[in-house]
Amino acid sequence: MSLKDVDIEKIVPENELEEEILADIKAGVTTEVITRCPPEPSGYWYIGHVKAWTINFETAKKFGGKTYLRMDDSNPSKEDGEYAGSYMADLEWLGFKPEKLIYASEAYFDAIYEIAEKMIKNGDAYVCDLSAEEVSKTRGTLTEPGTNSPYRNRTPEENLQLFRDMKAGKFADGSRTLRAKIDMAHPNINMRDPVMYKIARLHHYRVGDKWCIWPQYDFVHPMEDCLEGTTYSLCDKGFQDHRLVYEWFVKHGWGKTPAPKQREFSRLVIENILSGKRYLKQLVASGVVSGWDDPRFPTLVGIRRRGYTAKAVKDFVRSVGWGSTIEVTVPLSALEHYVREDLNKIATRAMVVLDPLKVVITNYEGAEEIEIDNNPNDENAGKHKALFSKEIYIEKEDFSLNPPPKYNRLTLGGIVRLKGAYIIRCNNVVYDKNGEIDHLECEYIEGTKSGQDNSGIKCKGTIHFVSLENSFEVTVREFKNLIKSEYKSPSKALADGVPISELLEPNSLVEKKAFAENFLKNAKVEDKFQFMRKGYYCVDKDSTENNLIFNSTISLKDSWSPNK
RNA sequence: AGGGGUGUAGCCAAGCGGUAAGGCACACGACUUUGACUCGUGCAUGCGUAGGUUCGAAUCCUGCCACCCCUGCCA
Repeated sequence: MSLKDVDIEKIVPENELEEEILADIKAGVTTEVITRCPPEPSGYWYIGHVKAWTINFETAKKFGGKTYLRMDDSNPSKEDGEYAGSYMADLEWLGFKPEKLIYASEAYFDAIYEIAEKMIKNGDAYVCDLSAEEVSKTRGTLTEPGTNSPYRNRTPEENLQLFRDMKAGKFADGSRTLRAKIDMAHPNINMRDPVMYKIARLHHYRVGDKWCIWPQYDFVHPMEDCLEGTTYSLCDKGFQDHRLVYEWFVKHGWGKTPAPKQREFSRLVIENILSGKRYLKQLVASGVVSGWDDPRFPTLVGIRRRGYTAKAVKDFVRSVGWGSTIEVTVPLSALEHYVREDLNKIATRAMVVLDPLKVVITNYEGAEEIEIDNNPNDENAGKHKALFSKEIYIEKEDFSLNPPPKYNRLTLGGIVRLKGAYIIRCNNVVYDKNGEIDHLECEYIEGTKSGQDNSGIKCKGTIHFVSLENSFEVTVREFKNLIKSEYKSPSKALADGVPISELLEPNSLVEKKAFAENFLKNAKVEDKFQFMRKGYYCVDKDSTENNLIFNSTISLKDSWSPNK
């Protein structure tokens, strides 16, 4: 796939970047669109990352280009090898295929070092002996210019020797830095002689102890983009202030064309979702959740286990758009809409009774087959067999002795349709010793079987059920959002000093038993179902042969309320 | 001697001089053997604000106002 494989004339730009790319292509500035997916390998991805990756991968794809997965691993103190594998798996799940997996530390550090030497020779960089504290102090403030480092005017020869000595390990950690010689009085603080290399004897998860000097983001990122051939470096607006430095390094460190362009999109924030590596880590460490892939977690492995689909998340992200402010906050319901939308199309329907109430059909003996559509919205989905028999279970909430207005479920003396089977009438309520309802005695009405009903009886309600002979016990895990609904912005609450324990919804995981139709016995991990009239569920990886576990992905919408 | 951004509905968002798309949410209807889905209807005389240019302005000009981000040897 390359630019030649797409018809430029037919591409309809959907945002300013795409308009710019189109113009670049037409002007001959761009001959190939290359983007990159540059995670710092220091944690699992969460929903927010999907926006960045969707933009980078889909923009490239739209123009017949490609995207590299590049570990932005220039800070050994925060990174380790645990994550690259998870990124590959996440990307595969999302349906994005990187051109190649690259470890910047291995692939580019030598070349980047050479660039640094070249810049020293050109007088664009110098070795500075100021301590971190002194650098900070001489940087000036938001409104005042900084002052030049006393080491700023060393000769290129002296700088080169010093830099080589830095690399050779002749100086103590933190004692010197290589700095870009830009402008200490620049109104943009990022331009005030940013640090290019620091000295730190750290073991790197990829390159081991090869280096004791490490390139810093403002320098290393544009150089990696250049070395890789990236044409559009798409990042979030947190880096907008850095665009100037980015361009400066591209010019002074690289100096060739075509030069990569940095463009920025809004960060995506979802209400009531806790993000922030350190907080998530804390919850994992303290055992509040079962791990990084806990179904209540916003990590990709978490939402995947929960039952969210990649399509849903991508549709959601696309619906939010490119964004104009640094951060865009949308309600959780917006995400959930796309989850339901996709699941409605793909989830197989099944009947599962979560809170059983026994019903005996007094005028019926034996059992008979009934058919259930696997998906009424998809005629190709087929049907599956279930059973109607003398003893069945219905949902407790589907029977009421004191029905509210418009309650069109089962009442004493009332009728209701059993999904796929007959209309039944409740004639009697049988109580146990404690005065609790033990079971219901109902009669089925002949001639009302689903699909062949010629009785003319009008029945307002239809409820789901399972028959005793056709059911087995499963485990269902119901979730509440991890964060209490009143904390729309958990990170802000945390910043305001609210303890994390206060943010957490108590009992966000409730495990219970349920009766599922036998059809579900063959369900495999990650299979997705709609438990009719309840919600969407998927098989959890904790399932064993004798114990199927279903995670509640999301409930069905429920517009019914008794008072309407 | 600060710099960089952004203001269109409750939340996102299109719009690029020709009379305010779309989605979410919400409300009300219709349909329904899932109170789901689907469908219909409603939801900004208004685009931060004050002026100006124009036959015509969310779009162009000027002034003002508000909010967000930036002073790591993190990315």
